[in-house]
Parts: sequence; structure tokens; C-alpha cells
Amino acid sequence: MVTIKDIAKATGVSPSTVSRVLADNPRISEDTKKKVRKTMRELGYHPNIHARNLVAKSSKAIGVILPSSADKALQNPFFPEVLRGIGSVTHEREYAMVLSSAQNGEEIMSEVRRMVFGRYVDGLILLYSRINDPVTEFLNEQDFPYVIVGKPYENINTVTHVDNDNFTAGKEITKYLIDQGHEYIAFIGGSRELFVTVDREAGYEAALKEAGLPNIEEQKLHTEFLKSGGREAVESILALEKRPTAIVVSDDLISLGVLSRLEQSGVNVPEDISVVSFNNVYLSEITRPALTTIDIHIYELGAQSAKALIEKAENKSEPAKRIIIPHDIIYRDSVSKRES
Amino acid sequence: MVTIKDIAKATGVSPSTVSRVLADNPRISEDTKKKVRKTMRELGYHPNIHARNLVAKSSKAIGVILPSSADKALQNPFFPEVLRGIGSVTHEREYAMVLSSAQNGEEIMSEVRRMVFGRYVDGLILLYSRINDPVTEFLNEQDFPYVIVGKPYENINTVTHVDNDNFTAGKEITKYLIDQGHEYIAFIGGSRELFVTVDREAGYEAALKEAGLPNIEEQKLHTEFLKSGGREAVESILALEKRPTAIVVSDDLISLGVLSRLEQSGVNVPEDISVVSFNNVYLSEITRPALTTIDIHIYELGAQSAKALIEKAENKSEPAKRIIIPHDIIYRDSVSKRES
DNA sequence: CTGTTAGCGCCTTCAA
DNA sequence: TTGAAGGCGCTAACAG
Repeated sequence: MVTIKDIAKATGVSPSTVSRVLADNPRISEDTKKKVRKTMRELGYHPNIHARNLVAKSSKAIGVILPSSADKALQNPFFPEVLRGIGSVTHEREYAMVLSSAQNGEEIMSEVRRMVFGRYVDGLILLYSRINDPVTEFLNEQDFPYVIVGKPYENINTVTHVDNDNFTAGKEITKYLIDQGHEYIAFIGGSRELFVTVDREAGYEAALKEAGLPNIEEQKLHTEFLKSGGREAVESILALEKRPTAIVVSDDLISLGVLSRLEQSGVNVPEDISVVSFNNVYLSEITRPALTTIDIHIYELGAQSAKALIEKAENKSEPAKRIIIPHDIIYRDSVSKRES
Repeated sequence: MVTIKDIAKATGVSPSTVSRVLADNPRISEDTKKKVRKTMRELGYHPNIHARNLVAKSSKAIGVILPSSADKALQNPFFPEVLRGIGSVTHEREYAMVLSSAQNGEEIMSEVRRMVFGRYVDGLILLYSRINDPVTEFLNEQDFPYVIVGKPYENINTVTHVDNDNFTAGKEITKYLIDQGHEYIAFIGGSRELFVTVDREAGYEAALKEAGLPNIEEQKLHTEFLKSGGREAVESILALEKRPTAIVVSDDLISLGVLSRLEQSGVNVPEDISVVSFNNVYLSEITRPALTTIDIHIYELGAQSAKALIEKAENKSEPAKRIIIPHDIIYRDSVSKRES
């Protein structure tokens, strides 16, 4: 392995000079810089990151923590897409991106400990947010930089987070259905423990209210994310005495199940029932019919969170921020106009 | 930050003793071990990874390189699932998993350089395999440990890789269709530049041949992976004068498009046309009808590749291996029996 | 069984 | 503008 010393010797300067050249220190003459750089190239020199990190007390790396039910959750195309977003900025700033490889709560905690205590990463991005989360608690204790993608359960004003305005999104998409003449609109969401669900649902309710439509409890269902996701919910909806003409579904992935169950029952979308959802994951284009959905700009969620985190890691006094990524409606074929 | 010295001082021993306790060196008395560990706990000591890596000349981390068209490819649930598999063993062995965050060929190359030269990782897993790949070329030059998930284009006997027996898988699933009485079976695959496609297609052809069925060129289509994937292919197939009664599709994701396009044309699956595919990604359960598909055990592909890589990284003289992950057919609802 | 010494590769005072 | 010296935190001979 070629070290700074080898370069120094070969160029006839001291190691410290070489080090300064690496840092592009202005107090080194252009002349020696050139010479040093030349031998660096010739000998194929590359700085040893560990040595560098050791003295710098940082690692130019950020960690990404996935939700604990990683087995299933990672299946949601949401995650790869955030990772891409994060990756775009880590790459640009020459940071490394370390993925937590833990599968359950305990494992996550131990990974986080290693990452934090071992100074493996300079900061953490949490792709989830839970009530009573030991991880965030720990990070707060340690005063370790982190940002949350989504809405934090606690300390919402002191922890930097990147989120969508899910309430407004829910309201807008529901309003869109109402504008198309729908009056009985159901809601199928993921777990009510997730803020995304809650917020989108609240938006849905607000739109109903604003339009003077009744907010019927039986019209609102909650379901598991994957697998059978949405199927039983559809059954309940179809069994309603007053059958809805539209459904707001809180996640494209759930919509997949919804659509398939609807088809199974011979219900045509959008003729009989319209469906809208959220995320605009690539799947929503492939379904029959293609889904009208809210594009939440997942990539951007990732990119912004990485940016915010790096800023915070490099400058501890950086204030906490709330970053709201705008959304928009992608109109496709899953909604029909209703004459009333 | 608490260091080894602090512990030494507080316990009244030398730093090296503390270091030995860390390594659980048997030549240290249980007694002092206990004492040292106690103060470690009290002072909240945690080893500094960078210092350790510096002397160990390793980093207990492996890098994962995604295909360059990461934007789209990452969308295939295949990738998250391999990552999970990799993660399971990196976690178990206390390795970190570093994700390449590059988006295109050049970026990938520069990331790889950084990772390799900077000793950022001890080895690399490539989740792709390309002809004339500068990355593998570079890694060979540097004699840097890596393993490929899939089939290498070159040096197949000297590079460790983890793959399925795609030929046999293709043959088996096709044979299954034949056994169900199908005689006109089409094939829709991804790019012919990918070995997966080629191998699965070759298996398909072998099965046809074995059954004495004609191998018709027009029955074999190739398509882009995502988006419209499979849609045009279906159109060509439906236009065939002798319309096939079954289709072998080389990837679940493509099947999604195939299914949707079929439905659009009023073709019933499996009554009119049967469909089978590969990978057994969670989507294949959600579709209508649920897909009969080959489970290639993606998780295991990841896990085994990580295992092989770590072994190789820890012991350079470890020989190159080819590891074939077994597959099996998951029978669901997309195939019908044909009376002939 | 334990301490002393040296060194991993780099950066950063302090001096010149 | 450059060099010498010391140290980041840890490990690994070499002694004893």
C-alpha cells in the first residue's frame, strides 16, 4: 500500500507537505503541489480512509435505518426510491451510505449502538417513526445527529424531519373525487399507528366535511400493508348497504390488492367504483386501470433528508428543520365522473 | 470520548491489557478481565472502529454495487430482497453493509475506486454482470475480493458467484405447462443481454424440444423490464395466427404488465391463456390471478453471496466457488389444464 | 499473566 | 513555504 510517506520520499519533500497537498492547502506552492500530485499518480496513491477518519473523528458516512419489520416493509418500492434519493446526495458529497442490516427491534438497537459509539457514521436517517422508540431516545441522549423521514412522534420541533403535507394531500385527492360527483367515498388505510395513515385520513375527513358529506365510520377501514392488504377491507366495503362509488387508499401497494379484489368481485374500476391512492410508485402505472395517485416525490424525500443530515453532522449547531416536500396529483384512469 | 487508556488508568492496568480483554485473550486472568469490563461499563467505553481498522488493515464492511441503471432496476423487488439476505449475514458477523450510491457507469466506477483504494470495504458484491465490465476488470487487476450474484460473463471458473440454475428452472416450468396439455407456449423475456433471460429461455426451448414441440421464433419476445414491460410483447403474441395457450414470462415484474395487458384484451387467465414466471416476488401473490412462478429464493442468493464474500475477504486463498441456489415451483392460479 | 514499546497512515501544531 | 514532532485509538511483538 502506497502511503503518504512513500510519496514524500519519492518527491523529496516531507510527509506533512504531502498531507497539505491532499488538503489543497493554499500555503503550499503550486510548484510542489504539481510535483507531489504527479508522483501520487505515478505510484497510485490513495488516502487511507481509516487513518483519516481516526484523526478527523468523523467518517464521512451516514447510516440509514429501515423500519424493524424490514422483511415486509422493504418490499414497498417506497424504500428503494428513498435510498436512491439519499444516494444521490451522499455520492455527490462523497459520503458513504451504510445500510442497517438489522431485522428486528433489538438488532436495530445494537446496530445503532455500534454505528454511533464506534463512530461508524456521522449521522443517521430513520426511515420510520415510532412511539416510544428506543432508538430516537438513545440518539437524543447521545446528542447524535439524525433526521427522520416522516413525522416524528415526539419533539416535533426539535428533530429535523422531511415529510409531505399528508393532510392536505388527503384533502386534495378527496376533494378531487367530490368534484367528480362522488358522494359516498370510502377510505382504506394502513395501520392507524402510522402518522401517514392518520394524516391522510384526517385530510380525507376534512374534505368530506367541507363538502357537507357525512363521515361514516363504516366507510373507513384499516389493513395490513402487504399481502392480502386491502382485500378484506374491500369485502367490508362491498358489503355496505350504501355502497361507496369511490375509495381513497392510503398507499399504492394497498391499492394493488384493492384493485385485484374489486376485479374478482366483478366490480369495474372506474365505472362502478373509482380508486385513488398515494405515493406514485412505479406500480401505479402498470395496474389496470392505471392509478390516479398522489405523487409524494419519494426520491426528493430521500435527497432532502440526506442533505439536511449532512449539514447537521458537519455543523452541530445547525437548527432543527421541518422540510415539507410538495406533492401533486397524477391523473390516470382509475377515476370516473359521476352525474348526480 | 472514552478510550482504552482511560479504562487502563481507571482500572490500574496497562492499555495493552485492556486491548487484550477486548479481544478476550485467554492469557488474561478472569479476574482482571472482570475488573476491566466493569470499568468499561461504568465509563461507557466503546472501541473506536477507525483506530481498529487502521491497524487491522480491514474495515469489517462489505460494499454492494447495484446495476448502473439503478433508477429503474432498484424498483424490482428483487433488490430489496437480496439486500435483506446480505444484511442477515453481515449483521450476524458484525460487518457493515455499504451501499453504492452511484447512478451511472462512471459514478459506479469512481465509487468502486474510493471503496477499494480507501480500504473502505473488505469486499464487494456485484448485483449485476455485464460484458466488458470495467468494474470487474478493475477488481481483477487489484486482486480485490468480490462475488457476483448471477452468472459472470467472463472467467466463470475463477470468480465466485451465486446463481440459480436458470436453465433447469426454465425447463421445469415449461415442462409443467406441457404436462398440463399446453402445446403452443410463448416466451416473454427481458433483454437478451442478460444471462438470466438467455438461460431461462434456453431451458424453455429444451423443454419444448424434449416434448417434440416446435420452437417457433415468433413465439419468443423480448421486452424492457419495467413500465410498459411486456405489454407490446403481449400484443404481438395475441396477433399470432396460431395463438399460444400459455406464456412463460422471465420475471414476475414483467408478468404484471403481461397480465394487465391480457385483461385489457379480454383474454382470461388462466382459462384462455396460462401464465407462469420467475422469482416469486411478493407481487406474484397479489396479482389476479395469483401467479404460478418459480421461487428462486432471492434472500438466500443474498445471504450466500455475503457469506462467500466474507470468507474470501478473510482468507484470500479461499478458492473461487460457484454456488447454485435451488429453486422450486410455487403453484398458484395462473395455469389451467388443457385437454388435448 | 501483564507492561513497554513501536507503529498503523494521516493531520496539525510549532518552528524555522 | 516547508519540516519535525507528536498524537488520534488501537494492536502486536517483545520482554519480563
